[in-house]
Amino acid sequence: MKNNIRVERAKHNITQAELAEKINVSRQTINAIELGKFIPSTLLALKIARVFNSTVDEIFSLDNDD
Amino acid sequence: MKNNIRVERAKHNITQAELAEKINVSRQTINAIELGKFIPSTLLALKIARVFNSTVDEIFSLDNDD
DNA sequence: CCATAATGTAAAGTTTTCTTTACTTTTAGT
DNA sequence: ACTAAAAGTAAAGAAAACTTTACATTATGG
Repeated sequence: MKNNIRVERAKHNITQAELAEKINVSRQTINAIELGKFIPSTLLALKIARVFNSTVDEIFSLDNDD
Repeated sequence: MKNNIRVERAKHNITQAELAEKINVSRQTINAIELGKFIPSTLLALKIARVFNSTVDEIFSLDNDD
């Protein structure tokens, strides 16, 4: 599974720490999700999407491994 | 967080067991997700959405508790 | 170049998801 | 009503997400 959180953050000009704060998770959690180190819950994915005025499906997508 | 997996299953006329098999999880996992007993990973949510030719955001949504 | 913000990483511990097995209850067809 | 399929539930254990603390590395502006 891949994601474009980094790109969305750049578009909206916010840091990992700021995104973390907006959705009430630790900065390390955002970092790990962004780097694909672990898969977030659907709840977090929805919250992240909302911050970016986007959708889960635009931000996260299946890749060949999945 | 709420979901309309039950409705989508009805539309597509498949059982919990069949949905479980399609995305390689146990039937109990589908049951628990459907009943809101736990929140699936984004990977599972994407796979469920794909089975229904739908999107994560159409199937799962935030409620007032979130 | 220097300072500082931002990001990356790691380890220990907690919480939650998910599996497996097994049993009960509900639903639906005949 | 009887049967069988479907759905609900529960408990123990495994696996993964997430937190906290702490420190290292990289990027950026002045």
